Amino acid sequence: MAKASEIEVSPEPGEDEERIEFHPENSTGYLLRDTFRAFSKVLAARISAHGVTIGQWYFLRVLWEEDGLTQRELSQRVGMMEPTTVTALNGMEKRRYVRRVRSTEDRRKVHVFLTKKGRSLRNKLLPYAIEVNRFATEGVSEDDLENLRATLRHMRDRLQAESG
Amino acid sequence: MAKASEIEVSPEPGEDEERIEFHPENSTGYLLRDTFRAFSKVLAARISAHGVTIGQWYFLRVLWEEDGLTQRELSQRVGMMEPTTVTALNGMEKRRYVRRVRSTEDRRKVHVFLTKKGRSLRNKLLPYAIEVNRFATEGVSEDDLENLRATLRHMRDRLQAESG
DNA sequence: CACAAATACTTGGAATTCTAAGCTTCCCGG
DNA sequence: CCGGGAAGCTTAGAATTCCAAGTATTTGTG
Repeated sequence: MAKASEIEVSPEPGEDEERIEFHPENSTGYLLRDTFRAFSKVLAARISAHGVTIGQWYFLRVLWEEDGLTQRELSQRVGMMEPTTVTALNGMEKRRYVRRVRSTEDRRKVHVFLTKKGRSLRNKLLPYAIEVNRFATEGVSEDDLENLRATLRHMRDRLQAESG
Repeated sequence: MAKASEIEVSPEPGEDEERIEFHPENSTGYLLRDTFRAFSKVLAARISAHGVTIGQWYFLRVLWEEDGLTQRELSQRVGMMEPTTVTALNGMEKRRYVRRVRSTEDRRKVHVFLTKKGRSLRNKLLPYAIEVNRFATEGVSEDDLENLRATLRHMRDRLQAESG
């Protein structure tokens, strides 16, 4: 490693090179990242007390509404790639939240069913999500909140279309 | 694995047990997640063409504004834990975007300096971030956008205070 | 019907991030 | 000035996620 004294000072950009400005505090992308990370951390802390990881949470949320999906369908609903679903289901199967059942009609397919244990988590855990949402948005007017959601949906749809 | 026909059907919840409703499309947390993920994916695709990963991006963004920070300071600015910074810097050092320089005043500290190469990435890459932000928010009024940012800052601050 | 292509899942390997624990180096109280 | 604790970085190991490639099964075409 070089010594501090040997390091040259950053030169000022040449006069012909304009310095672009773009501050994180005004970047929607940065605000999105930081807010999502903070949100995720708080929710993860709440549900981990019940033995559910944040990775499993997303899959449970889908299965609570639509039990018995195939792994591919589940992946699409959750918005993750299939290997991610395999990993998550391995953990959830080990903890006995779900069971995998090979389809008798098409033996390539595997249906994912909640166990009684997995199903019973719904009314325990969903209130945490509601609570964290409510906590985060406390002090925000209903109008501003509806505006936030509508704008996020708009951005999400544009970006998802862009990336395929 | 059990056969499909052996699986019991999910029982309806007992009459005393209310079914809580909370739909992802109306959950601020879910919208945040999906929008962030879509955003991140589009930006990552843009900058990867220049050999920069999304993990390195966050560190570069800070260093472009404040060169020579110690690793701890850098971690705090970026909002990541120190081992994450170590991993990111290992990659960035290998690609010669940064140099680590042990402090001569306090030999525990390591200052991180951009190389010429790392510095030159700024004006190449920052436009992508601006472009993706602009693309994502196209069709959103300036008022709505300012409202979005203000609400995100509010949520972020509340959530960060909650999780410590 | 044979077999190539498509479909569905799994495995292997990498990137990003974290917590816990380890190693140096520095500072402070006696 | 010495010894314990604090400060700063690194290593180890785990969780989440991805892409690429592999295996098993089904479908469709000649």
